[in-house]
Amino acid sequence: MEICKFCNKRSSAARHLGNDELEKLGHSCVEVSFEKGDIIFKQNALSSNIIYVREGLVKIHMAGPEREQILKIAKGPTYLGIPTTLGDKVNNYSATALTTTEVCFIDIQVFKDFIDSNSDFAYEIIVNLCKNELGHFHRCVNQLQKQSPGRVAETLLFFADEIFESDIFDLPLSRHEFGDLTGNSRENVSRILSDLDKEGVIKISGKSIQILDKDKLFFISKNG
Amino acid sequence: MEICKFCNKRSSAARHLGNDELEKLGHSCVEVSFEKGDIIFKQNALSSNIIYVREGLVKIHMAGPEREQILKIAKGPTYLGIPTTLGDKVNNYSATALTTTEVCFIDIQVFKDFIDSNSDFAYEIIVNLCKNELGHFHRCVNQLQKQSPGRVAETLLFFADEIFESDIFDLPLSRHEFGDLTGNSRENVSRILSDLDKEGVIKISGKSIQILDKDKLFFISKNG
DNA sequence: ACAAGAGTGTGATCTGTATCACATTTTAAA
DNA sequence: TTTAAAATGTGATACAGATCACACTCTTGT
Repeated sequence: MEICKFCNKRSSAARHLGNDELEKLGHSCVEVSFEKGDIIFKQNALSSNIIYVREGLVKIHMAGPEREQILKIAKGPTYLGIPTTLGDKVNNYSATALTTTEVCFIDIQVFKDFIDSNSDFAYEIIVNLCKNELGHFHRCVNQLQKQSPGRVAETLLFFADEIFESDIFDLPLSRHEFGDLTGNSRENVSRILSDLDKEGVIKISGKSIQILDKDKLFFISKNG
Repeated sequence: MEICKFCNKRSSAARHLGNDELEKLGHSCVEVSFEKGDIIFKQNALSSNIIYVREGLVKIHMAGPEREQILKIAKGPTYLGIPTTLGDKVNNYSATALTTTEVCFIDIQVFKDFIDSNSDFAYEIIVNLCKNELGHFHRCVNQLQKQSPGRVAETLLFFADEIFESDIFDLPLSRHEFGDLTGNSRENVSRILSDLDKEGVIKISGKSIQILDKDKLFFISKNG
């Protein structure tokens, strides 16, 4: 089992692992492929593995008091659900594939052993957790304070800049999911998107989106 | 310098430190007292220390796009701002004392050294970060989806159960701050609190609050 | 190729909450 | 104590966004 040793998508933490450790990781690591819509792990199920997304797009979501809430969109390569695996016995949220996704299931004990024996690995995980939390704080405050068009604009910029690195892309979410991510009703998402289209800020046709006036979109994202 | 060696409020992580390490911690650790309203650290300032709150109540807050947002209320003993210190060069949020607060400033390099040399300490920090993040997810979703009375009720229960462990307490926040915490306008906080008073769920007089009907308050917290 | 179901666009209403306006109370300072 | 300043309560109004209603358009399977 040398899959991890020669893996070209190792995490920044795993780059600190030695050959022996990578071999050990390879032995306890299972690679699985998920299709769009497949659930990778489910809220309230026992959390028994650390998930590493080698490739693909995943939504992290949890059942809120009123409706489903998408907490974030994660893009491989990235760890998924370290907090929910190390912080509780049971998953506090679900992860669902938005595209075809390559995932490694890492045995939690092996992961703990690395933290124990390799302090560079541990430190990298800590920094990772910290950065995630900061990102989440910012996202949360934006969600809470901006109004709908601002949240939609911000999310479009997020997809363009962080996920697809292009101003033309296919939205990997339904209007309903886009609402769950931005805290809007399905109808309101439609309305805001077609308003943006009418104003010439973006061009939409179904799920395909093209950003025409990025400055204006950025302005809307900031101011309302 | 043996203040840490004989400290009776050590963190769960620091309990894994040996005598040598505690002595080293004592040498690099500065104890400071803050009064109500004092800023412990400030958003956008250089983050150079890990903060450990030995005793007291602190608000964590950041400037949002529209107004100030209180992210959480922290009660000593607890670490503060590990994410903002290890995750970025600059503080992503501020911390302000709500009561008289005893704080230890821990040199970041010493903290890193402990992560490096003591894997139990590191693991404890990791679990801590994970649990914090889970708590924050839940808080965020509740804030986003519940409507105003539900958020106010939830926050009152939080103060009663988590902070004061009593159904009679003095609110350590102004109505304005309570709004910044629950995402309401100052006026709306007043209205909701006096409604709850009129319905006999709580009894208010200024900042002092008594919960009279906890079941009903819980119901309101859950259902709107 | 077709039907059935899911997903989407858009107008008309309804409602929670912000905002404005002002009276009143509390706190802090002189 | 007096006075200014800050914090609070409460009604009236305005508006963003949810909800309802329905037509339309894609999927998906048979």
